[in-house]
Amino acid sequence: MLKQYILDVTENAVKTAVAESSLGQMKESDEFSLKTEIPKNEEFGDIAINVSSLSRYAKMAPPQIAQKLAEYIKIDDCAITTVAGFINFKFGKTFLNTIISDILNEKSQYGSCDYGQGQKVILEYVSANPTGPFHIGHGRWAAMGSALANLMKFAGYDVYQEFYVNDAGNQIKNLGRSLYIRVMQELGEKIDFPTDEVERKSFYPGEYLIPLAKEFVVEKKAIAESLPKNLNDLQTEQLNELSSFAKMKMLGLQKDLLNKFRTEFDNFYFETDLHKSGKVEACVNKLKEKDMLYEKDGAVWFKSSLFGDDQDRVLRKTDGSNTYLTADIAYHHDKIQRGFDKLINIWGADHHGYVPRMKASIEALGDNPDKLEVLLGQLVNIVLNGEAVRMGKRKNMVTLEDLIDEVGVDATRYWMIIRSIDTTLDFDIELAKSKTDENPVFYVQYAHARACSIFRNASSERVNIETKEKITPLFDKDELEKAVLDADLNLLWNTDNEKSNASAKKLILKLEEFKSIVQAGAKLRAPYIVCKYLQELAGAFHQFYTFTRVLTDDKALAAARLAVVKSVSTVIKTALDILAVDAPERM
RNA sequence: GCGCCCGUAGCCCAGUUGGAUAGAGCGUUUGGCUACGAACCAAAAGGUCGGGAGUUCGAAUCUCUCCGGGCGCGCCA
Repeated sequence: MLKQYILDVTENAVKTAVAESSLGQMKESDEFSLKTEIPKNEEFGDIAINVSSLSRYAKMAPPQIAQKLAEYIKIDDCAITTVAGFINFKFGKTFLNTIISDILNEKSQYGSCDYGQGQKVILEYVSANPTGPFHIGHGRWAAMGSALANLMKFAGYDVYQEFYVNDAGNQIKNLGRSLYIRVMQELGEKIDFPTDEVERKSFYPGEYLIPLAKEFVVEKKAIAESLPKNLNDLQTEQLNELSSFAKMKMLGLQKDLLNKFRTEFDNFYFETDLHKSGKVEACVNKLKEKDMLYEKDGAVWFKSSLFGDDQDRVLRKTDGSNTYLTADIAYHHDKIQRGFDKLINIWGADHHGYVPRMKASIEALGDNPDKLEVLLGQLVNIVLNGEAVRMGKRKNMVTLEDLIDEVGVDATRYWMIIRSIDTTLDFDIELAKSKTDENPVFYVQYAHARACSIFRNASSERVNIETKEKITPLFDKDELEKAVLDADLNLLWNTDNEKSNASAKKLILKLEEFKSIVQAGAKLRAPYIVCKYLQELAGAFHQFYTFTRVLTDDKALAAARLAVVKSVSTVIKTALDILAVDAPERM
């Protein structure tokens, strides 16, 4: 990575200068850290380091420090100048050529690194209840989670993706009772959901259960026909049948949709398995042994306030059943037991109050609470015709499937990832659908298609529209790849066209930046950085294209420029793959 | 009331550990296609970084406070 290289060289220069007492009063024990940046003014250079932060140790003015340090820095083919407190580095063609040849050689691996050092990460996201279709918010977690997983894998983490299925508790009973009503309706009974608002809350009156009821009547005919006319007469066994049928069908639908949305989990972890295996009970006992529990008002409480939570939390209710938290504590404990070093969860911001008690449980069980990292995602608003449609109101609820069908998988994924997780996302349906330059996903895909097109044209027959004359292909199909790989990249810089040179240099440095983007994105758990980068890269390429004719009659020169074009399509493809957005060769 | 997130150009947003004159895109105005995709490019205009105070050589960034918006504060899951 160029940035890192420049940093290393400069830091060594500081150490040498200090050892030779050339940096004023700065001592070897003084801890410093430097940072590279891209100069605002291109004339200054390609990369700059601000040394002002050293002035507090050296007791020298920043410009003097920069000048002094510059004397200690020698890099082949790199011009070093100082302006004010900055050391500026300007790369020569050898550096740039190496970037291109690296990309051509490393291909789809270019940009990957060992930053994560194989750290075992379990990334849990979506984890929706199997009681209904996904809403748009789930789409944001699905897109972000899968993109983050891809990104972190690319950066050298060992990522395991898991979906926690909340298939225990009252909600599943409610689901079964709701299916009962739909089944009876299917059988011609005059029965309906309660109209009373409070009673209605313990049902799922959405129409999505109707198709499931139809299936139930066919697949579980005997049971369906044995059902009582009155909900209150429903036997526990019958309810269980209905519940588990609805649950598995819903989960199946959810899995299908995740698949369609290019979100692949390594595992679906069932809450009921946690109970059946005795892990919940074991975990409660463990907390008890550590004296983290007490009884009050007939319930069992966890002393979470000892670890920073606002108050203690109930684990076992007065009716003897466990709270959701109890199972969740056991679940996270189990993640640690399974050997994961890092537990990353993506939760909706509405669950943020839940974080302290979760961390408290990890600490109470004797582990480092920092192993758990919760990414709180702000919610999604749908913007339709310039107006925000409020989520949460059932009537306006748009399902993720509706959105994907309307907008397409590519645009939906891109727009779900494009904003930092900390910002409320306004998802503008019309904008996401538009195939114009207003829509970044098309801007980026277009750049890729354009690069592919140039490459195709290099070895295919075309016809001049004006003269109808055939244009002979520059390269034979079989020689093209080799010609590009063997191209003399020095030819790139033999032109007098300053705009072409400048845009080529900018483009190539942008390609190199991909390495930094992968690291930064993985480190900050922020896939949106990749979107931002892609837009910048696409822009740099469009600019290069405008100023530089790639397919010139000079074959050697064309090969060199094609090498750049190939590098661009390679990096765009890799970055889009991380986002699981398609990189079309034609549009 | 307490907690978390947000407030940056007309609009939507970047701004990585505090550093050069606060940046892209859209929109607006102007200019650019008889060779590779104009679904593109170039240029211009546009800002008290919500207000105020503090820390610092230096603050959009850190601290405090106020204002505005979103979300949460269950023996629900």
